[in-house]
Amino acid sequence: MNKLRIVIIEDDEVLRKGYQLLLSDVEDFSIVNSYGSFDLAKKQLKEDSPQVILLDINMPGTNGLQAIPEIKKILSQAYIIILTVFDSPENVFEALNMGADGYLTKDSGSEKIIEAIKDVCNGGGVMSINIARIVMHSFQKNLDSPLTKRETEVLTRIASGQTKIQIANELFIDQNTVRSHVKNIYIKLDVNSKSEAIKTAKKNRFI
Amino acid sequence: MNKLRIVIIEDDEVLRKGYQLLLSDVEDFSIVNSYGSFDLAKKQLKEDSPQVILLDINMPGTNGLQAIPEIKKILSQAYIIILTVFDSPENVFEALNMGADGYLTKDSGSEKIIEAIKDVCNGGGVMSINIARIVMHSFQKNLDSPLTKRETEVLTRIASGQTKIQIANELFIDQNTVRSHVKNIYIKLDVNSKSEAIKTAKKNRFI
DNA sequence: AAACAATCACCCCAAACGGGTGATTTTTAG
DNA sequence: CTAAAAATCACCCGTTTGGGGTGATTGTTT
Repeated sequence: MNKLRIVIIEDDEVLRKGYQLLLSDVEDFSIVNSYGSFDLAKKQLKEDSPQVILLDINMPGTNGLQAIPEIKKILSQAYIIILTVFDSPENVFEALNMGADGYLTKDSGSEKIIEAIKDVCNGGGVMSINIARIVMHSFQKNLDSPLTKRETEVLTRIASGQTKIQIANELFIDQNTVRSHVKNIYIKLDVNSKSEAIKTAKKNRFI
Repeated sequence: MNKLRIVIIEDDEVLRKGYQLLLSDVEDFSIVNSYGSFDLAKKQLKEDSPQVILLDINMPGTNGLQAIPEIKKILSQAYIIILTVFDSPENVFEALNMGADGYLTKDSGSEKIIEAIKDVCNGGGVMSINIARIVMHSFQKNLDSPLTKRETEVLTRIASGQTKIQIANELFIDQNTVRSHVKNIYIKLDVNSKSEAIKTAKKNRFI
């Protein structure tokens, strides 16, 4: 069986060499190349034809997040695992949106990284425990929302683009009732339009 | 140091006893009780005062997802880990929305479960590898959207509740231009209203 | 050269929105 | 049990927005 072709893109030389050393010791892994930036890697990637790319975010030139779509263009089949110190929700979501297949923070142990590479090739998603926490928290609604159950229901539907009439029909209530709810929502959130209400509610995770 | 108080709610007796046996062998764990359904557990939970609850979804009476908010009401500090065979995105997201702190599938190994319980008490989020995959895929946009970059930008803003005028102002373009984009979006998605466009685009992950 | 993307213009009318004011019934909580 | 909160419905008003139609211009990409 062929070895798994891996490329590392990481600007810190110590870390880069470290990962390289770590991963070359693994039976089925073959580190075909490693680069200090995406811009350096760019022209060689096709030739390297890796199945897995370990990608840092903070790098000179094109950063890791911007690099994801470019990599996908060159190697549509390759799995991309972000390996970074940044664990802000914005970075995580942008990386996932861009099409990253995994997101590890650099405090992940050696075995975790090796395991992650294997998992990702088996169609798994991979994330460190602290990333999982961020993602999960992003789903959890604020428990002390000022909105009632019904108001939340209504606002959720407004946020999904439904008109008051559609909402009224689907909830089997009168349009006027929906209006009442909306007016109360506006008062509670201290806003006076749909978009403000949605913005405020999303920011505070009321919906 | 006190042992970690754990309660198991799982209707399959074999599994329930199995988990109980497995976890009682762990040094710092104390299985204070186990129940075959949430309805049975309900009145005793306060007394049990567990720090962690392992919760099945498919159970007679109140199911695990419905049980989450009720548990939170009784024991606001307890960590809830879903332990189930169901790995459909709907179940996962609903569980996380309800406030579950972890989501494991039943094929998780013993050590994974033990590790998860410890992690969750340290403020971590916990999910099995296949659950992580589901969550990550749910963030990844469809790469072959029929919408152009600008159209996607516009539709995203519409989905967030902005009016065409607001969008025009924020993108420094004319209202008519926004209208043109919207019209093209409707044609491409074969719809003729905001809500349909949002629904279709979200379903296909164009936005 | 042709197709596509992004930009802007002007027509029309129906639909939806938001503010105000007030009332009834059911549910929840003290 | 009683008061507060939630959910329900009604009718007033004018303004804004939405969506259909048609067409044009300027780049960009292929």
